[in-house]
Amino acid sequence: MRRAGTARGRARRDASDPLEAARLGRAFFERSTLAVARELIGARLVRRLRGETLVARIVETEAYRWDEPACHGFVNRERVLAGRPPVGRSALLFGAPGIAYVYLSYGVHWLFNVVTEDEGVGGAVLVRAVEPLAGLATMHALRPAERDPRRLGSGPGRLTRALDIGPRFNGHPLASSDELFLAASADPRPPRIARGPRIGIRRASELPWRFFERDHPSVSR
DNA sequence: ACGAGGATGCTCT
DNA sequence: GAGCATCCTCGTG
Repeated sequence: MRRAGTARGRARRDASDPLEAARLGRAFFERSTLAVARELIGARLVRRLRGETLVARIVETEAYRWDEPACHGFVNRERVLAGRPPVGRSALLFGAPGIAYVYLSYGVHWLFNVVTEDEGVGGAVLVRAVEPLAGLATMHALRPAERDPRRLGSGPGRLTRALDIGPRFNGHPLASSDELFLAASADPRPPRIARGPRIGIRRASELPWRFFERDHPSVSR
């Protein structure tokens, strides 16, 4: 079903829209990366695409901070310690919180992160897995090889494909965007959160900076 | 200018 | 469970 363009336009950025009312603003992301990573479990990732609203519940995240070597921002460590501005791809991690950081992994997969911490402090949360809540047919069309709907977003590269999140979202302002933003959970019950070491990294693999919803079928392997 | 090494997923055995 | 696809970033020369 399609709604009239005017009605759709009014619904956007309207406080009566429950997703908009639950939107997470800059203040949410302007905190310690570990707190944001933990509290994003259960939150919703919202993607408005060609008039349709795709919604997915975040069930797995990882924290990355400039002062540990698994973080892309680590390459700027010496510059930042010397009081010089960060450069290159990871400079964005040291910028305003609430900005999307999207980069290509292994030449194939786009990975979606949210920048955290005060400006000048490099940090981001990688969203590793989501459970689809709305728009499943479109997500399936974007990942036609996947048969199990619970696994449409069960990996960092999978969820970006299912939600059509690509390189044009790098630097995107999630606190003010209609196309892509985060919203607080609709479920008042707190999720059962577990934590452990991050996946697929070589350095700093001892840090338990991965958070996930316990026993959830959409968590990555 | 160049090469090594990834915050992975898919397709086979 | 192994191999591959595929390309950007960064460090080195």
